[in-house]
Amino acid sequence: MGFQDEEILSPPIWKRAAMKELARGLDSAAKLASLLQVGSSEKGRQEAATAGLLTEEIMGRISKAMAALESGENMGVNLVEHPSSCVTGNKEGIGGKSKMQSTRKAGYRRRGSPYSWTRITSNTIDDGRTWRKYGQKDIFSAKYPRSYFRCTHKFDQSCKASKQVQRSEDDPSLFVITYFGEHTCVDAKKATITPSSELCIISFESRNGENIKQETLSSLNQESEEEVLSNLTSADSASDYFVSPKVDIKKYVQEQTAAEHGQEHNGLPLALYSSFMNYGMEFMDYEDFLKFDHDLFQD
DNA sequence: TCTATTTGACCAAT
DNA sequence: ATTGGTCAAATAGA
Repeated sequence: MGFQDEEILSPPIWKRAAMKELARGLDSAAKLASLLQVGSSEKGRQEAATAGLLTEEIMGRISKAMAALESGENMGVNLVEHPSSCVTGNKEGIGGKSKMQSTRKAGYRRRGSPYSWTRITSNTIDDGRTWRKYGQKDIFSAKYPRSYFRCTHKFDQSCKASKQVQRSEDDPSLFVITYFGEHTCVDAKKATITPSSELCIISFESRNGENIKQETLSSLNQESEEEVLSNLTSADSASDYFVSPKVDIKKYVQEQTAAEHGQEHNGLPLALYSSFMNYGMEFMDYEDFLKFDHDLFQD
C-alpha cells in the first residue's frame, strides 16, 4: 500500500479541488441510487429502472473523469487506440494464415482497468446493452469461472465498455457483474430498458477491491440466501450465465446495512459508502481521504 | 453464408 | 512460474 510517489501524496491544489467536486458528484449519485431502491412501488418502477441506468451512467462518467484526472490523460476523445481496436471489421491477413505472430504485440491491455463498478444481481440477462462474450477463465481459488464480455460495438463504434460476470461462491444463484468503462455507443436495442429491479448493489472499486466486494457479498448472503433460493425456480447450469429468476433482494441489503451500520449515513447504503471510501483510496492516501471524507459528509 | 460462442494459446503483470 | 485478461481458430447456431 505504501505509496512512494510524492505526487500522489500531495497532488496539485486544483486537482484536489476537482477531485473533491467529482467526489461530491459521486456521493450524490450514490445517494440517488439508494433513494431509487427505497420507493419502488408498482407504478414508478419503470421510471426507477430508467433512473437506475442514469445513475449508473453518471457514476461511470464521474469515475472516468477521476481516472482521467489522475492519469493526466485527456478524456479519451482522441486517445490512441490499441492496434486491436483499430481493426474495423476486417480480420487481418486473408492470405496469410500467420498464426498470430507479429500481429499481436501491444494488443493486450494492462491488467484491470483502474475504475470499475460492481453490481450483484440474480439476473444477468439484458441490462439494456448488447454484449459479446470473448472469453472465460477459471480463476484461481474461485469456484466458478469468470466470463468476459465486451460491448458489441467495440469495433464499429469503438465503444470501450466491458464487463465480467462471475457466479457468487456463497450463493450460486447470484452473479457478480463488474463493469469497466462506459458505453460510448448508440445501441439500437437500448430502447427496451428492462433493467434492475434486481439491482441491489452498485459499488465502485479499484484495483484491489476484493475486500469490499466480499463484504457486500457475504452480508448480503447471510440474510437473503434462504429467501432467494426458495424463490428460485431453478438455477439451470447449462446456459451458465443466463439464469433469470426475478428476485427482489434490495430490501435485504437495506435491512442489513441499516442493522450493521446504524444510522450513520442514513440513506447511503453501506456498500456504496464503503466502496466510495475504497474508491477514494485509489488516488489519495488514507489520511487524506479521511479528512476529505469528513469534510464531505459534514454538511 | 454470416454471426456468436467456445476454448486453448498468447501475453502482461505479479 | 503463476495468474488473469485477451485474442483468434474452431465450432455452433441461425
